[in-house]
Amino acid sequence: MGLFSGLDRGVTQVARRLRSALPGELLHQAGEAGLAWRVGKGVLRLDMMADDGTAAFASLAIAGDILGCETMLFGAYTFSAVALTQCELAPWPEGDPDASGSSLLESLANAQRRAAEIVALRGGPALGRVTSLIRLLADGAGKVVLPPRQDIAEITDLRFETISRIIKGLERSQVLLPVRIEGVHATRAYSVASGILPA
Amino acid sequence: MGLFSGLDRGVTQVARRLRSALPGELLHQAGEAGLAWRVGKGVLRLDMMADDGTAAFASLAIAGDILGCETMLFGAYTFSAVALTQCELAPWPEGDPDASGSSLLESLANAQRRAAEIVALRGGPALGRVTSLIRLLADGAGKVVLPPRQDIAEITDLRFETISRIIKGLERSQVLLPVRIEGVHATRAYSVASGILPA
DNA sequence: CGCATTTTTGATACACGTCAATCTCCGTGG
DNA sequence: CCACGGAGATTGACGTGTATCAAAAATGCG
Repeated sequence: MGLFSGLDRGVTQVARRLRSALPGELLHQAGEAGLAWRVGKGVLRLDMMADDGTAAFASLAIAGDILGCETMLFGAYTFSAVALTQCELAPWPEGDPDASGSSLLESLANAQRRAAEIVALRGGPALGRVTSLIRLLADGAGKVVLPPRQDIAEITDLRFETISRIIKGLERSQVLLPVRIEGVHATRAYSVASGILPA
Repeated sequence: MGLFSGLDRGVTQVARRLRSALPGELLHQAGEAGLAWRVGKGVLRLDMMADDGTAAFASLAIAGDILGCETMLFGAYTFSAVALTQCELAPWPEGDPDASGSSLLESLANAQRRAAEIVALRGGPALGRVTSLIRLLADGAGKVVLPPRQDIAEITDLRFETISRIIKGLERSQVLLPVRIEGVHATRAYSVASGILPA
């Protein structure tokens, strides 16, 4: 039970400490103090300061990933985190800290595989990079709410004009079907043809 | 002491279990069984099977990184590992497993930062990608033994002809000075001008 | 409705890819 | 010691995918 042994651990408290974030929402900035989280749902974009002082895309965090674990070592976030889709986060470590050993090992193995996926998003022809990213962002039902073209561009190391042309092309070839969702920009919500969905 | 409690843990045994690898040497292949290691010195290239069955560059492992920790979960390596520079590896986890909790947390934070570095190697202009990689590969004294052009190409998502042109250009602009090292291909060993070395 | 933001589209430029011909290095065997 | 051969590196000519620049069109908001 760690630091909180003996304190009220009722369901309501645990539920209260969950955090959810809307697309575009800034979770935290590099250098700030804060907690570590486990991503329960959604996709986050992580940015790091480059040598020239500008924030550059560094990584994605996806369901299951640990966010900001370095705060437990240095007391500050290394990356800025912005929600790309709607996200749900839970404080980490959760539950019994004695079990966190194997959970940590699993998280490390996951982080290494996740890194490989993101590397793949930045190589090869532009079309493939964008469809791979869409696959990552799509929910199980074949719906996606895409981030702004500019974000997709920075993640894939392309330009937003290129992203626009590619997505329009996917629309025209019926791979993406525009869908209207209240409160979501009309150019962001799509239904995805099963052809490019994860096996 | 974990599994080996009470067994001979003398210095000679620990030394015997270290592993070193020469540039180009295959450490292990994806799917094989084996141990987890900590990289003590050198740089490894990790490859993953792509959808089409070919091995694709996935990540780099650098001094301090944990290699193959997933074998402790699944019993098999996820990535193939090839030494790019001369490497020294030590079995992991080392020493007292009770201390591995904080060590694991540190490894996780490291892995996430490492991933960001590798993402940066695959974005922006070709020249910058190559010099960043050279910076990663260089030793403290400003010497590098580069891997074959083809490896550099796959890591940076460029073509080997492009790499050749860039490295020749760095030679001509005196950023790289060819150095002769016995047993090393003449086009691989360089002295690096301080201009592009890590601050 | 007017305005800021984002997206789309077009025309053009260029960095890098592609293809193909050497060239260099280095191990091997005569 | 030198001829040979293979692997990797270099170089040139040319093609093309994406970047760049610029303008217009959507979209959402007060």
